[in-house]
Amino acid sequence: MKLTRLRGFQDHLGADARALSLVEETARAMAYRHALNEIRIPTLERIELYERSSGETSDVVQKQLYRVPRAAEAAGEGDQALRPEGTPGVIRAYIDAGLDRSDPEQRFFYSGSMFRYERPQKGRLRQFNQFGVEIFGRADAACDAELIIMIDEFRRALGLDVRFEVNSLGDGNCRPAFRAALLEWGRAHYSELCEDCHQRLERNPLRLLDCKTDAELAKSAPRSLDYLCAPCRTHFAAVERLIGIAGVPCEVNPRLVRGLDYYTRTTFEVTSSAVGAQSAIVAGGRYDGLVEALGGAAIAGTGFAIGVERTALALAPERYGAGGAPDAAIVAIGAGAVDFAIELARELRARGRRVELLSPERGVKALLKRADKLGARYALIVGEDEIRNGVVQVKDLRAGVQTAVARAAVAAAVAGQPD
RNA sequence: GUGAGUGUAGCUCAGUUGGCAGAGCACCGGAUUGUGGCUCCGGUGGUCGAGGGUUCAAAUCCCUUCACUCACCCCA
Repeated sequence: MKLTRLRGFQDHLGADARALSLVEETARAMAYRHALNEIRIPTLERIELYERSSGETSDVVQKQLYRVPRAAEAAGEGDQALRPEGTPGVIRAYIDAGLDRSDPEQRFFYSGSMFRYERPQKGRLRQFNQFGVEIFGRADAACDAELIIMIDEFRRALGLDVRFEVNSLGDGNCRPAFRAALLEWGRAHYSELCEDCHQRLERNPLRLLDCKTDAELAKSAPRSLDYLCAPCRTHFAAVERLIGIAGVPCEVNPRLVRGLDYYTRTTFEVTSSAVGAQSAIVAGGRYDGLVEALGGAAIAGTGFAIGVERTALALAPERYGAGGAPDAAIVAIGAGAVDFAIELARELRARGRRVELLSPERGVKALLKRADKLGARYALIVGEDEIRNGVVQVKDLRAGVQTAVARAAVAAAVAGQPD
């Protein structure tokens, strides 16, 4: 049987791989300017970590987790799972290191693969990459605003046309009242709700708000913004004002809810119309109770994650199209030229040229054809005659002219840029 | 988990009422003894997704199954 890749897992070749790298490099540059510190954490964690953060009834825990079965003798180590998201692991590491007590204000970024067992579709994979930011010990609105401003810088750097939406879900004070009102509304309209919403009513009532089956009905549901307590209202107003000052084109969407249970106050989502139905390319928000819920001190937290593959889907191809072609391709004619050619290649590379030494087992014609295909600017041809005369035939493949160049002058002749 | 669409060469796809599996691109070689692109000529390459059925005969009709894609759900 042919060995194929697993469903929902992707190979990335050529331009596809370059697009992902461009997204990650742009995100790193963004993180650098915001003085964030990298954090690298394990891919495998205890299942309990996700049960306690995402909620045991969440889809992520109930059916999307990649559980890793252990041999019987290791059963004492507890059940483990590949991470479905980055936030719980970062918090666990933060608490593990004792930072919640010794030095609580921390600004992190991470980059890596996440795993969720879902039915794949455009923009949704079983293994995907997220670039995430998590900030601890900052409860102020300026912090929330800066995250959104950071994302705006990121998407501008990539030339992405996106939609920013924000909402506030309230905190431990006011959210229960909102949730209760939503439940009451759901029960009152039970017969009008779609089948999915009947499930949501039990499992995750906030999700009633973004029902697509009957968007009109969902509009009549209670809105979190109307239930905010005074501090939450003040906080949200400040976030709105600050991102307004920065000129981020952001809309308030009272029906914007997040998938995970732990969000409080500010939530936001950045969507692109270019990537299919799974249109959220960045999403995040505040999760003030989560550090404590995972066994740490009562420390505020806020963050977001960029979906690397989704962002790459939204990218214009000309931004990552040109793969790096070699400056020079070396054509060695005959076995006797190989020693000379390999040394020539080494020297040019030492001087910063991008050089590919072509197979000496094939003919000149085939190698020049190959050099052309690779997009090499120059072909460097060496055979018996050249070695005897101490020269290299430098052929400019774009101009079509060839000149014999003294060995010592080859690097200069191939110079795209000065040394 | 649910629904729809699509499976023919490495890629993109044709293949008529069932009648010898094709084209373009790519790859390899030649036209040109050690010179690319353009052109011309030739060549390699197929379990027609898989299994079963109907038929003298199936890529084509029927059944089953698998894979991929998109959407629901969920979400980055």
